[in-house]
Amino acid sequence: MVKDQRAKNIICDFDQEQFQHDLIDWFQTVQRDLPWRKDKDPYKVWVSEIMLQQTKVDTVIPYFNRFIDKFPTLDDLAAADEQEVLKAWEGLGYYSRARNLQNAVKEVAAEYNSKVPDTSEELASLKGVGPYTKGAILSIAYNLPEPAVDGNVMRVMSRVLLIDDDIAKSKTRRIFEDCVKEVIPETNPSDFNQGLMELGALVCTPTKPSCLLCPVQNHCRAFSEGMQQDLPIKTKGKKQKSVKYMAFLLVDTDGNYLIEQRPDKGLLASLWQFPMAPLAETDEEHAGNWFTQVYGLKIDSLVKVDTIKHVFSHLIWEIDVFAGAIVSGGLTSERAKFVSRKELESYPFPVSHQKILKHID
DNA sequence: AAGACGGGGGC
DNA sequence: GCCCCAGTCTT
Repeated sequence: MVKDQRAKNIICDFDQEQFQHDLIDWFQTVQRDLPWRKDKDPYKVWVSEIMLQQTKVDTVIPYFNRFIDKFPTLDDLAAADEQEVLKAWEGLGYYSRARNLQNAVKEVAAEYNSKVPDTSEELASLKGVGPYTKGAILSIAYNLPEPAVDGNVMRVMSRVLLIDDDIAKSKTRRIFEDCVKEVIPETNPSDFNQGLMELGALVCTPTKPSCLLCPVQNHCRAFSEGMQQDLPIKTKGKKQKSVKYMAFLLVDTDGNYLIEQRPDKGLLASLWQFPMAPLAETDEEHAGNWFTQVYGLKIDSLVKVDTIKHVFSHLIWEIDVFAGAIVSGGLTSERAKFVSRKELESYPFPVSHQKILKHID
């Protein structure tokens, strides 16, 4: 390995112009026909890049199409109701992306005459726009030679240049940005950056990379040394903690269901859910009392209808779902309310509670 | 620098 | 079950 070499020195040995040409030529030939590639509207590029954070292309495509259908322009999104934006994001995860995006879009509408900024400083000041997204917008929408280093780019370049820095470390991204800054061509930074990412997605994959089909195989030090399977270096994360809940699927005498809005900050912020009791606070025996204390309502005939295990990136929910009926009392919780089966459809629910919702029909 | 923040899919 | 994915924000 090249532990003691600086990335910069490695790049000096590297045929940058031929690499650029081979990569761009390949990208222009085989690139996928993706909805956000139909035009270079900076707003659409922006939306796509936010959705694509930590999310696969195949997952994003239907969300992107629906989202642009609903909010065709930056001003449409700026004027939208936040709950409507969250509903459009429902199931995509990392919901702060949606909130930050709309926040930033409002900023652009108000301060930049609804035109997405084309400078590094202005973009970086927007909520939810970090080093990657900033570079992606500048290069893809404005064709400016800025690095856009994501997981794909780190994987590809770690192999091409045999870089063994730990890509799980936050500082490592800068090493790859320095690499890309040196290699990115002034003439076509858009196709170059997209080519790096497309290559990472289609050829230079995490496991079993298709090196025999690779357009830059000739430039790849990992391939020439048979190291492609060992790069990039990435240390492992920690295991998730498990948290147990009881969830309540409750109907009142009018056939309406009790739901509540989650806090405005933290996990699944502002989304809606069926009431849940942490089993750290109560147990199945005392669930009725716990519920009455928190919501001011008495319930009857609780029956366990399901057990749900839902895995997040940093924790696991284990939910025992109980169905029952409200028999008396007045609702005391500010963020809870009763809604009809039909009205339920318009509220954004996390996937874990969409599983609970299935027990209604 | 490390943890919070979703969900789906590959093997 | 573990790993990965077109990352960013907070602490």
